[in-house]
Amino acid sequence: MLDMDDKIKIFKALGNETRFKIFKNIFTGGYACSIDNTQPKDDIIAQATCVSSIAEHFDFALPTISRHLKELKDAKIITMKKVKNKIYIEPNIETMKEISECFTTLTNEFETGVVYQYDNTK
Amino acid sequence: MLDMDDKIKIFKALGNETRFKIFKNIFTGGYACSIDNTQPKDDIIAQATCVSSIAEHFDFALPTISRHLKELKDAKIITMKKVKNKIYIEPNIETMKEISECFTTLTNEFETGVVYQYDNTK
DNA sequence: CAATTATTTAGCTTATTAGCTAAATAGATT
DNA sequence: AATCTATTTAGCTAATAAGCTAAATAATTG
Repeated sequence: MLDMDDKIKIFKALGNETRFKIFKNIFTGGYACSIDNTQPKDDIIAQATCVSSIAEHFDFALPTISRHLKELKDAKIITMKKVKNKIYIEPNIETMKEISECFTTLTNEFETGVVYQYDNTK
Repeated sequence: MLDMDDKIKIFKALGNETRFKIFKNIFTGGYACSIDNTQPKDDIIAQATCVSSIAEHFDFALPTISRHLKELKDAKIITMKKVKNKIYIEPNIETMKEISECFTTLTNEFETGVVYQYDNTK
């Protein structure tokens, strides 16, 4: 279960353009983008499973991308698994499910009137 | 429709403890917290419809809270409506619905195998 | 075991963010 | 019109984040 600090960390991680693009492409395969259909789909390819492959798609130095990936890992958005001397990056679908559920609950409670509704007139 | 920059702005806004607490309490009424059930519910009360009322619940100066609220407004997370000389703050449920949908799509596509699945073995 | 490949760590600089106080603005009340 | 209430803007400082290069680490290959 994600606590408040976990959630803040997740949002902080996704609130940066470079990390958001990495996240988006890792999760959607870089082809069909469910997160943002208005943006180009080719920022990063789906098969970019290692740090250097991802870095190729950016104009930033490798250590910079490495740091961004660490932040995504620390936020439990991705997982990193060392196989031989390469690191394989995978989406952490469990975290996304939990975040997804938070937003669903939040909006559903609103729809069903569970939550206090504001009265702007006073 | 939210584009990539909109989404990054939303995550940036929620990736800060103070703004997250304000968001959480404005959306959930501060009573039943769907965003984080493990945290105390009384950071801010639901009826905190104006800037100064929200500020009372923090140890920060009023202009600091005002700036945080502006950021939440700019990210379309809340709306602010001036009535007489007070500003009434409301949750922007439409934005949350859209974000909710993004995450739902993201996780559903994974579940249903629409997205390329990584092969860690190579 | 030297060289190569993949990645991280360290240490630095610059940009951004978050806080503050003081002053300005906007509207309501006396 | 003066005062009070609510909020924002301006301008400052300190902390954090994001970038860089160089060096370190880890595993593989020749």
